[in-house]
Amino acid sequence: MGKRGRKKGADGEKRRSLLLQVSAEEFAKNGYHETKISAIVQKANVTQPSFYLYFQSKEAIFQELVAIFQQKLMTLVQQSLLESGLEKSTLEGEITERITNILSFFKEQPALTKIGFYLANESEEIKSQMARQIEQNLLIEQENGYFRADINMHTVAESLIGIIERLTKTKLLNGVTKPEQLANEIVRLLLYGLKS
Amino acid sequence: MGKRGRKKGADGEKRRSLLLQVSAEEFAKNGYHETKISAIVQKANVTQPSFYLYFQSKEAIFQELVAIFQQKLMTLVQQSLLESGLEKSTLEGEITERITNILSFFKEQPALTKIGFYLANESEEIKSQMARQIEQNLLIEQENGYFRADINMHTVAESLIGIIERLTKTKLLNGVTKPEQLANEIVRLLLYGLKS
Amino acid sequence: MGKRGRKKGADGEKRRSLLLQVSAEEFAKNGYHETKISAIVQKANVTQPSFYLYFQSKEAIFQELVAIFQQKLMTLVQQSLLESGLEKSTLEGEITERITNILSFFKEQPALTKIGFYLANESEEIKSQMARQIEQNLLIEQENGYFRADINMHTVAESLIGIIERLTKTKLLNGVTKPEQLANEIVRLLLYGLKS
Amino acid sequence: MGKRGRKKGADGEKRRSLLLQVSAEEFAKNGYHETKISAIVQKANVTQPSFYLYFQSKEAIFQELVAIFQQKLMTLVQQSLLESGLEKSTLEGEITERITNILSFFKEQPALTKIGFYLANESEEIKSQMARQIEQNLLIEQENGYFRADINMHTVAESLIGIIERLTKTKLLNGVTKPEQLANEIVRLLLYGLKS
DNA sequence: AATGAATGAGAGTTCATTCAT
DNA sequence: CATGAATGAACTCTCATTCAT
Repeated sequence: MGKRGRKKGADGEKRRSLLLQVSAEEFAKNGYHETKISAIVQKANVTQPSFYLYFQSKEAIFQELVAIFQQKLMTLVQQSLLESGLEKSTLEGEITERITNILSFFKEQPALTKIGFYLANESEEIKSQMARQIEQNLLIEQENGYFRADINMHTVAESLIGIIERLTKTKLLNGVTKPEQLANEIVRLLLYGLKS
Repeated sequence: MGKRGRKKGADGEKRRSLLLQVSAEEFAKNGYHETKISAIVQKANVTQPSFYLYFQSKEAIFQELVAIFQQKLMTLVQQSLLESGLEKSTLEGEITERITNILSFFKEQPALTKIGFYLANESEEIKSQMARQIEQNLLIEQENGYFRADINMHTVAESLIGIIERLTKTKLLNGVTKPEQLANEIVRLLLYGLKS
Repeated sequence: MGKRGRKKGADGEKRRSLLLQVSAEEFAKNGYHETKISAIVQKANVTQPSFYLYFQSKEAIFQELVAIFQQKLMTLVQQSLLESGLEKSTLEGEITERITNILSFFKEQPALTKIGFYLANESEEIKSQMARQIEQNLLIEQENGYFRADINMHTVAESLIGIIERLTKTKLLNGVTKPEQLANEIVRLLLYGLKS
Repeated sequence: MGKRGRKKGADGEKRRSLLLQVSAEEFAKNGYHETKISAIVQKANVTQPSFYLYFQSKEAIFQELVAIFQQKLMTLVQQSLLESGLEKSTLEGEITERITNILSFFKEQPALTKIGFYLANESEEIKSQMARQIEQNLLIEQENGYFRADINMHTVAESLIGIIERLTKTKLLNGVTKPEQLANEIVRLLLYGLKS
């Protein structure tokens, strides 16, 4: 096989993931419609027909990115929640740690996060799914008496998502605040409230 | 004058606002790019060149909708915040009322809200602006001793926006919860926290 | 007849000629296609349907302007040429005067000139017509022995048109040179040539 | 490879230059605004998007044609003028030759000439540029005593352009007169004048 | 496998011209 | 007669996608 020959597996995979990465960045920066296939392939140094060798369509590659995000996020959330020992005397610390995990993931994957959490049509569903899982956990701990009984845990879960959503955009992704610090602030606010 | 007769002067204004309304709905439903002028004019029973009689471009009508939302929202927020007498013993009641106002506005203007709060590029700026105003008020009440001193009011303001943003989508606009009820839940959570 | 009534003849004529004037300026400044009816009526403070009361179409008003120019120019040229006494000992002076007349007309009617001499499809025909007339006169004077016999008078006539055409644009209409002065230079060049 | 087969690399260039040529003809025949992209591509047997593969816009291809004309003309004029030895006893012959060159170029490139010399907004600038160069040369020869001292060379240069401009349209491009013959007439007229 | 080149399908926009009042 | 409002008919341009080699 001469120099010009391309090995199938290796090179193909490399190209594929390069395209995924580049397109993630472009979608994150410009949104779905404002991102042109021509721009993606140019940045990836690939021809346009090559793109279609790896992905069926623009829609398809976008969906794949969304799926990757969703997958990783769900795994993370589930792990985070399921390992819940509840043993620790410091409930606050535990919760903070879990949120830190999630925020850290967002910070490490800013492009994917923008796509899956903000841009995609499925973002709503993803957040709802996440909210549901959080709600489950909150309910358990509510039953255990850790939380007030007169409070709607669905609202709390959705509120937490809202807070995370907003602070991720305004304080995390732009580097203003670190995951831990942010998690801390969130948890303290939600646990103890504002009232002096 | 039969059905087909057209009244004179006011007709233009009527059509203009009809187009505004229809396009608000379409943009809200499908987003900017997926909304075609052809669809708007069809729904409004108007020919395509007529559209350009009233608006310079697709971008222009969208921006006008954003501006209307921003305008109304800011007016509402400012009124709501500036009238702050703080006299009432029931701080909680006051805050709840203000948030109710905002949520009611969202509920009455679901299309505008989707556009200005979620779809527009300026949404971020609009929310930031709103957050800044809320922060101002929170700081005053913090100085007055109503709120804990060890809490970052910028984070609180942004969190409140996040909560509103999320619950508006998941509970308000789809009619699941009423403004007052929602405001109540939000305020109670933020004031007293989860901790039992 | 109340204040709002419009007398037919007087006002109508005024409007018509206002439209002619304004459109002449616009056509001269921007060319045919870049001139919009909407711009003309705006400048003339007239509504668009009113325009069509006085002129059948955009093409029609343009043609009318061309016709006016052609008419005036032809009259001028004919007068100029026909009165030719040839008596005067100063042939040069005579010719200079005639050309001055034409250039003066151009200078007084810059907009019409641009339209009829440069912009219109008929410009070619107009110039040819003018050239033909000039040629006639040149031939007579050639026969009379005033001009060299070995020269093609058709070429001379067209050359004169070319010179006038160009110098009108580059020196006359922008005010760089006065009609008389320009006519002088032209005549001296054409009569005596460059050769020292 | 049958008739329908497409060769590889060079094909693009071929199409590009075909489009250039066809559009030159169309622009020359109908002017800028009356020339539709749809007509160009039809004549070139190409789809409309293909056009945009090679040119950014209608304006762009037109400008490219203008630039080509300007480029070629300037090269020609400069070469023509710079080689000026002035040695030849026959100044007349030299000048005639130069003008013949230019007219020959016009005759060989009638479409480009119409575009660059008559249609483009830049035509004025192109002619002025050409006039300036001619003026330079005339001035030198005037200083050398070949030409009368009491004559404004700027006017002469512009007049020459005017003559060329006009005779090119009326005698050259329509095949009535050959470049050499025309140059001859022009030079004789300009050198020796009409006066018998 | 890879690519230069091509295109179907459609979008937004413009403007001369004309109703309907 | 005047006018606010409307529109038919085009036109330029874009882009995801796919041939043909």
